[in-house]
Amino acid sequence: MSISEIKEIPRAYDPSAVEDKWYAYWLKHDLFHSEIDKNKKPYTIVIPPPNITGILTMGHILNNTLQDILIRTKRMQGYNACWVPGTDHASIATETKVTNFLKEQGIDKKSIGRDEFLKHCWEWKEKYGGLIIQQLKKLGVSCDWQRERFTIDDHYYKKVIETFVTLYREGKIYRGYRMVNWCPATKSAISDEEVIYKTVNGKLWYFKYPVKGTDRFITVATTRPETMLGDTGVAVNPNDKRFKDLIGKTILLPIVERDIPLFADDYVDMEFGTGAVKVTPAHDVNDYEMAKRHQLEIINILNEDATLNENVPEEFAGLDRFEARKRVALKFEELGLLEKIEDYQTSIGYSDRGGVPIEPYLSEQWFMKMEELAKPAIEAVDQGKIKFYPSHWVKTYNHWMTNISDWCISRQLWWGHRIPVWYCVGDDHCKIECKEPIVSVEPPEKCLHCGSKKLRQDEDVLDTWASSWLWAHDVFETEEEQNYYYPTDTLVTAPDIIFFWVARMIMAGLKFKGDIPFSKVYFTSILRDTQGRKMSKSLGNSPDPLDVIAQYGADALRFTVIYLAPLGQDVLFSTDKCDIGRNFANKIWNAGRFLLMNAQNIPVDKSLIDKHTDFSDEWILSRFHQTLQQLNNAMENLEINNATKIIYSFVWNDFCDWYIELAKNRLYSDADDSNGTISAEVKSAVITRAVSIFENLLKIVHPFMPFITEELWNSIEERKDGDSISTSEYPALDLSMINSKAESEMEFVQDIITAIRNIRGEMNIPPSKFVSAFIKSGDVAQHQIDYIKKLARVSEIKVDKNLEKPKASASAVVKGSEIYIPLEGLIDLERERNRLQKEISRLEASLTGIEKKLSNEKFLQNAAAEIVEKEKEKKRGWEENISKLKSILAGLE
RNA sequence: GGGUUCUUAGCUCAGUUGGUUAGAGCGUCUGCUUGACGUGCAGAAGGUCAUAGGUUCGAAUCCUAUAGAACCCA
Repeated sequence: MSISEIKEIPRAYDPSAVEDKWYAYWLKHDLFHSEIDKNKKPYTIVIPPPNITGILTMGHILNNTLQDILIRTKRMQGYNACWVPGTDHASIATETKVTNFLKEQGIDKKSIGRDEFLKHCWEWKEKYGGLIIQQLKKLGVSCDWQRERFTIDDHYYKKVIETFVTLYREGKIYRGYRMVNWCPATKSAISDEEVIYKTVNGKLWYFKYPVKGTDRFITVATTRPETMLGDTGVAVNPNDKRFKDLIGKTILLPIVERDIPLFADDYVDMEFGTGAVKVTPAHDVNDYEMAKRHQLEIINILNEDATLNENVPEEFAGLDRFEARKRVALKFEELGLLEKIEDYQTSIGYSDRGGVPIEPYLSEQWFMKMEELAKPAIEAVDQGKIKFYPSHWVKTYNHWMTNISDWCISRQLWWGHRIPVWYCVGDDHCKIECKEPIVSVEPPEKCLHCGSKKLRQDEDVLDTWASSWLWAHDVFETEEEQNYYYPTDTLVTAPDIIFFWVARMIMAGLKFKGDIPFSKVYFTSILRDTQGRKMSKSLGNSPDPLDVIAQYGADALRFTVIYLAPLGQDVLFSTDKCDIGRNFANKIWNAGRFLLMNAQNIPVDKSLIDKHTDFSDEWILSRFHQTLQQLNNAMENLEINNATKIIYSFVWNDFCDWYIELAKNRLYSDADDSNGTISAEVKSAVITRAVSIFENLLKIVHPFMPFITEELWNSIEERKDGDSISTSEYPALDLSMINSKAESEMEFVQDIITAIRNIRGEMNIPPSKFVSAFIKSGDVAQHQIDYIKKLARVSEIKVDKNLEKPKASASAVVKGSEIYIPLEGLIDLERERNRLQKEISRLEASLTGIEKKLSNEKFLQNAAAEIVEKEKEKKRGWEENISKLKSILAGLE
């Protein structure tokens, strides 16, 4: 489309007409695909793989917009930019979804068996697993879609299995019978990190246990009455005088009628409850430790789903834990052994995914030793090889890493990476060694010891994070690719997975690749609603990003979210705030519209780009390169929120408010020389320059708002098929363009215009009415005068060093120059007096402060010379302005 | 209980190593069919920077305490 063909450009930008068109174009031309290119430096980002069960949330919008801004900027700056997208299989979440989905159809997971169940999982994945990826595309992200990965793709699956085998052989993975966090909802163990603690209002029950051989009772307090069915002891503190004589006696456990010992252990807190603690070794970590110290019996009373098992009296067997709780308490009451019930606030661990209280549960699980892996990972961050943004996360990271405990990596689920371990279930010739697990990447044919072919593979799968911790390197499938793209550059992720994922990826990268996985980690803000509540599915307080995109456009949403999200601060978001981005897009659109409309009549001629310039041209170029400098710094330091403000201010306040307005003077000028050619050439030069600066402006905006900038970039010049702003060259910083002379000249003009506008506003002079102005100054150039006339709506300006103040005029003082606006018949003298007096008072207040400072000996002694000089300079300026304003005020009539 | 962070205009937030006459956007008020834009233009009002101490010639900025809010860990 060439410029001359454009007839009508809509007054308002309509993103819906633009966005899908360009996304399809980008994909068609493979603009985001990266291949190894040894001549280019790679810049690599791996996406935090969204969960296949998920849908796009506002959190994803923030996170992926940030990544897109980084990758698009680097791509334009000539790097080989590679952003690897993908999804994660989400063991627990997916298995729960599919299980429930089958249940609705009356199909029981267990009855159809593992293989059949997995078929359903894959079906489900094919159907819904790509949803979030499709939604992400609406946002305009420039991922390399040919590299899309999934955590249980064949290649990736194999890598996870190999890693398990390697670590097992190194002795870093072991099997153990331990107390783990058990999630009764998913019937699986979970890791410590997947337990979230909530403070709840509960009760404290006081139960009386009879002491055998006496008529005494010992009272224990508990928040979980049902666990008493598994009690195998009662403990007191050895120093507790109240119970000294009871230590060593036997207790008859009520209901169960089991004999259990009363013993002493330092662990018991004398202050808590009654000072006597019931001990349930199978269902409490501390009790388990005590049981080991005192050789207590360990009785598991729970099934996998947290119903009571056959180890409890018949009347309780099969009951749900909460039902059992009520019945046990009731029974104690009936037996007259319930002393009292108190309200009690307690902290309860919930399963992050299952959403139900977890149970400490003894079971056989696989664990990974973490201490040795953690050491180099701590160092890497400590030595600054990996930088966190904001940096304060380092402390949290260090705290967790230095107190790291072994990682429970097995899950009692089917969907995921099945643990590559086989057990010989052989026959009669089995030897003792046959009990050893066979750990192997490929399924073994037979038992190495007895030769039996009866092998059973471990039923469990690995924790999903035990696969995604390899993400930063194993998304690259060949050695060559890993060498080129790894380490990646910046990881953008939410702080709540700092342990789950970030820390573990650092450990994995150092362990398996011998190098850090990324050099920078950007922790995103938390999105909240306007009431400050975290956006969540359950609260229903999160807008659907696709609705927002439909309403405002992806560009507007992207810009708004980043504009609102300073590094390290939470974001209070509501849909209507997208006005910010929409208005900004519209502003850019209209700037383009202005240029294009003019370009229909005035030819753009690149040979004129540096002809017929004045200070306003030098000024805007100076401002552009200053902006670019600030922007580059901000991006380097990942101050991306700050970057939006830098861009916004240049586009709106410099380019639109001033540069375009000034350009109109020359574009609309009908001043002509004798044959008309120079005037036409000046106009051509002005439009050419404006378009060229606008093109650079579009380029720096592009990473933030890819669609509108692509649309306009294609409108301002004819492009070839396959061309795109997204692969165009980023503007290069040229510090020689920063021009302080042009800037101060511009500032003077801006100040005069603002001063006159201020007078007009205060005196209620409508824009339709032109005024004249007198400037008491030695030298103001004619083209400056022309600009002032146009922008302040002044018909005539007289400049004279020895100007007499005209009667009945309003005044201002700008950088030592007095300005008079004669307002015969229009001026309200009272109002003008107030206006001047107010300005004088304001300046005098400032002056008093600075005089005090400058008369302070200690200030003069201690402050840096340049600071003192600056203060003196300020004082001189203010004094001059005050005296001029005072004399104007005195002569006002 | 331990840790991290925050508290600046009516609202949401900037404010780099202490040197400010404390800024922006939204909102408010006034005026405007100014040949790109009312999703706009011009102008204005609005803050003793949570509180109390301290360090310093000088504190929104550094230190301590208090109050409130959020998050993480146990």
